[in-house]
Order: sequence, then C-alpha cells, then structure tokens
Amino acid sequence: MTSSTQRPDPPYRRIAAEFRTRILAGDLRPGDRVPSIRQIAQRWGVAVATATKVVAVLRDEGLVEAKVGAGTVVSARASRKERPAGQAVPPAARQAGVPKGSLNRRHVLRTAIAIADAEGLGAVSMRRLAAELGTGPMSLYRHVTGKDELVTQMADEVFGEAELPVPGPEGWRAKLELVARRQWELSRRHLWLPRAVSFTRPLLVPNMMAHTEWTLRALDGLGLPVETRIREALTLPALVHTVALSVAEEAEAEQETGVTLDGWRLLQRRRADELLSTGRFPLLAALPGETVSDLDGMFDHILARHLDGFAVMLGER
Amino acid sequence: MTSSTQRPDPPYRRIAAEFRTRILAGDLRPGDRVPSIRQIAQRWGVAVATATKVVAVLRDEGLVEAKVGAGTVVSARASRKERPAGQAVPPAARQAGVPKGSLNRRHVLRTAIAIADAEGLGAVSMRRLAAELGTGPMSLYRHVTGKDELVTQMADEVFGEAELPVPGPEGWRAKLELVARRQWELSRRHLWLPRAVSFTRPLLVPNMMAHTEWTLRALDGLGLPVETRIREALTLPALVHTVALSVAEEAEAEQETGVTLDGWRLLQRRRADELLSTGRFPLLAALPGETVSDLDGMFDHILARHLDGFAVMLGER
DNA sequence: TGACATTTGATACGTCGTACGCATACATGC
DNA sequence: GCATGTATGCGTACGACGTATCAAATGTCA
Repeated sequence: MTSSTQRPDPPYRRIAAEFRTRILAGDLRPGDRVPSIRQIAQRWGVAVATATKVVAVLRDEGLVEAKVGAGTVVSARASRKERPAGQAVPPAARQAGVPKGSLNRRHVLRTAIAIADAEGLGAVSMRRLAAELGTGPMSLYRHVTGKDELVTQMADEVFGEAELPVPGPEGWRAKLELVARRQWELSRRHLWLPRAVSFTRPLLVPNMMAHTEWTLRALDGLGLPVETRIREALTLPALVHTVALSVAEEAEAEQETGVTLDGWRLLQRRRADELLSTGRFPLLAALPGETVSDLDGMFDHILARHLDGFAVMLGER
Repeated sequence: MTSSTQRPDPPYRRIAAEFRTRILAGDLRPGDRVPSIRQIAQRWGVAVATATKVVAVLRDEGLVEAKVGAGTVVSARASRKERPAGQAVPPAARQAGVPKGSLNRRHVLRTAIAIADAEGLGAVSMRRLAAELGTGPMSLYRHVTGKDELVTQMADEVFGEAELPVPGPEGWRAKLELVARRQWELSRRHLWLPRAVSFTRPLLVPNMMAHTEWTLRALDGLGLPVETRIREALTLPALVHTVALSVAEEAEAEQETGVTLDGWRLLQRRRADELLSTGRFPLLAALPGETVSDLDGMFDHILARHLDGFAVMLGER
C-alpha cells in the first residue's frame, strides 16, 4: 500500500473508516442497523455507487452483514477487533452456511414455543408472535406459510429435543417403555404439544417420524404381522396423547381460575357440584378429588396395562 | 381498574356506578326505594332493557334487592363496602324455564349436531347455526350462554344416545368392553365428538358422567384400590378418545381434499413423500398404506391389549 | 444511473364470538 | 287496573383472529 503520502483517502474509504471506528468503539453494537446505502449517499452527498463501496468495504472486513431487501446490520463478533482492519476476509466466506433464513426460522419457532409454554397454545397468535419478535404480523409469512405450518413445525422442533439411544435398551418392553416415557416427558414440558399434532399421524413431522421408525425397529423380529406392528407403533404415542391432553386441560383450567374467578369457570364448578349432589352418581360423588387429577399415576397405569397386554399377545404370560 | 382503555363504560354501567356511589355514600340508605326500572329508563333516556341491566348489576353486587310487583330496594349491609365494587358474586345459575325453552334448546342442539355431523365441528359457528335456524346470531344466546356451553351440551346430547343396560352383561370384561364400544360407535357416528370434550373430564356432561358411573359400578367388587378404579374408569374413554380423534382428522383431511386439491394438503402429501424417500425411515417407507388408516382395527388392537393387561393385573393370567 | 429481485410492514378483508341496547310480551304484587 | 320486575327475540357493532394485497425500501448488478 503506497498511500502513506499526503494523498488523502478517497471518500468511500473515509466514510468507511468513520463507521469502522464507531463500530469498534461500541457506538454501533452488533445487530444495529447501519444507514442504508441511499441514506449514506444522501447524508454525505455522494453517489449511490460510492455508498455501495462503503458498505462493501465494511462487509469484506466482516464488520457488517448486508441482506437485500432487509438492510445492513452490524455483524456479531464485530466489536472484538480480532482481525486487523483492512485485512479482508475471503469474499466466499460471507455466504458460507445455510441460506440464513433457516436461522431466523428457528428463532421464530423458538419464540412461538416460549409463548406456548408460558401461556398456552391459544396465546400464540400471529400478531402476538410478531410483536414478541418486534415486527409486523405479515413478516412472519416470509418464514412460515401460515399458522398451520407454524404449529406443526413447533411440534417438530420440540420433538427434536427427545433423542432416542441408537441401539436402545435390551428387550422390546424396555424399548417401548422408553419411547413412551420420552414422549410423556416432552408433553409435560410442553403442555400444548398434544393440541398441536395428532400423535397417530406422524407424517410431516420428521422428528416424530423418527420416533415411529425407532419404535418399528423395536418391534422388528418379534414375529408379528405387519398390521400389528403398525398398530402398536401408533398406539404408544396415542396413549401419551390422551393423557397429555388431559394434563393440558387441567393446566389451562387452573391458569384461568388463577387469573379470574369470574363467571364461566366458577359456574362450571357450581354446576358440577350440583350434579354430583343429585344422587344420580353415588360412586362418582364418593371419589376423593385428589386422585382424579393424578395424571402421572394415570399415565403409569395406562402404559403398564398396555404393555402387559402386549406381552400376553406375544405369549409371554 | 377498568380504566385501561379510553373506551367509555357503556351506559348501563355508568348509571349503575352512579347508584353505587350514592348507596355507598349513604345517600341511599338500606330500605330506601330505588327508582323503578321504567323511571330509570325515562329519566336517563334509555330503554327498559338497559335500565333492567342497571338494576341487575346492582343486584348481583348485593347492593339492592328486587321484588316483582313491589319494587327495588337498597339491601341491608349494603353501605359497608365489604366487596370490591364490580366483583359480582352470584351469577345466579339461571335455570331456564322448562316450558318453552326446553324444546327450543333441544332444537338448537340438534341442529348444531346435524351441521357438525355433516361438515365438521368447524362449520358450527354461531352465525351459521343461527342462519340454519332462520334467526339472528344473538337469538341463540337466549338458549345457550355461549359457544363453549353449546359444544359441551352437544356432546351431552349425543352421549344421551348411548344407553347402557342396567345390570349389564356378566363379568367385568364384557362390561368394560361394552361401554368402550358404545362410546366408539358414538364417536364414529359423530366424528366431532372427541374434539368437543375431553373424555377424562366428564364433569358437566351428565350423560358422560352416567357412563363413568356405570363403569365404576362394573369395577366394584373386584378388590381394587380406589385409585385404580378411578384410573381404569377414565382410561377406557381415553382410549376411545385418541383413536376417534385420528378418525376425525382423517375424515377432515379427506373431505378437504375432496373439495379442493389445491395448495396446502397437496403440498403436505408431496412433502411426506419426499421425507419417506430420503431413506431416513426405511421401515416406515416400507409400510403398506392401507393398514395405517384402518382405524377400526387400531381401536380393536388398543382395546384388546388394554383389557388383557387389566386381566393380568387382576391375576387372571 | 437505473432496472432487478427481496424483504418489510401498513392497510384491509372476511371471519369469528359476543357485548350492548332496544322493543315487546309476560308474570307478579299492590 | 296498574305499576312493578322479568323474559324473549333480534339488530348493530366491537375487537380479535388469519392472511391477501401492495407500495415502499433495501442491497445488488448490468
């Protein structure tokens, strides 16, 4: 570089330097918007091509990231002066990984999941989700074709949390119990899950298909006809599904009554009590209330009975 | 308070507040007559119905007591502000008069059921239902407090179709199988049923409670602890529920594709095929398609396994 | 410099459930 | 008979929803 003489830097370099110092000083933080090309052009009184060069310089230095249509943004890990200024990164590195939409899509999904976890699936409206992400509702449709797909993909995302060991434990019973309990844990962690997808139609939810596939493998070699294997593989998630649905409803009811004791819920309770005291349902009325809502126990019961029955079918009893 | 938005309180609320402050201030003392409904109507220039609401609000708050023919009077212990204003206590379970309402209510329910049977629960909107009955949407609210109740009562109505024999067949297994199959038939006849109610929360659906009661009786005398009896009584409908849900989804999917082959569904199919051909799910991909959708067979499987398992628990195997 | 493909967000449309207010008819007590 | 509170039927309108449409703004490239 022979620019050591008094020859002044060209304008585009001067402006770029200006931004560079602001970024490195932390004045512009990662994620902040950098003025658009046309704004730079106007503000500094230069042509658009010049402003373009400014941004190009910064981008080649890895300080900013530009997306067409969206704008230019200070890139992460930019403030740490890890690379001597002026040392350009190979331009190929700027679009290395996935098409970048993938990351935003995950962000959308995780945010939606967070809302659903905290306030139930009903709270996940497109507007609400958009607000949470700081954008307009319509922007979501860039990452998701519609609400149906959003919900399905939320389910897929959380199903990805539950990994199944590759050989798995010994014996069909341990395997079946394992997969059922994994899904049960999932449903307890994400109460909206049974509302989001039907467990007996795993298509389109790849991570759910993986569970089905794993289960089918567990059923292989037991000498069962194919229809039985299918049914069994679909039965297990179905069992989880119903009980999980009840858990979800219980939670919702509780949440609502926690907020407002008004009208509907309270009225429900009153009516239920009235019905119970009519004497038409003596056994039902005599039940202790706590047991009804012990849904973990309920799940254990339903799963154990089923596996026992399956063992009978295999002739093991 | 309710001043969150700038939207002014509706007239009836404003007027009620006016009286409330006068009562609480002691301006109107216990035993004093409150202006009659028609007087209020005239004095404030509103309709009698509106004035009626004013009095209703005050009465629900326990501030006044109304007697037909006699008039409305400030109730005793009203001046002590013992209850946060606006917090109504007795919504007063409105027991609809039998004579006329009963028949019309059934008509509403049966019409709603007919729509749901033919086009799915999603087609049952208040407007649609009203149109079918030849009235305005708001007329429905004379017979039903809201959509939630409508749906619940629809379920109750159809559960009334399934009668259970009073002594029932001999032996626990025949009894349990009977009640499960009755519910299964119900769900096949009314595909929307599993969507309408949770089978594990029979409260508020008297005809469903009857099933639970019947099941509990079938489980009596087997020497089982009470928790087990409860769980079992709730398990049977739960089993029906999941499989029925799948049936419903299948039917909906089929119906939609029957109408329009466009976009979403077709796209789903394509994606599913793509996923299957990735080789990640060899066992799944090798399955014959017909068996997957044999949901009657699925139900038989799940029920038989469960009952076998229950027999094991009873030590009968 | 201008044409381009993208991305965005504001506006708006058609649904939904239902709150509100009105008019009218009815039942009850003085 | 008369005034009272109540019940019924219904038209209007509000706010929330999912999403179609489209102009404006963006970085890029000829």
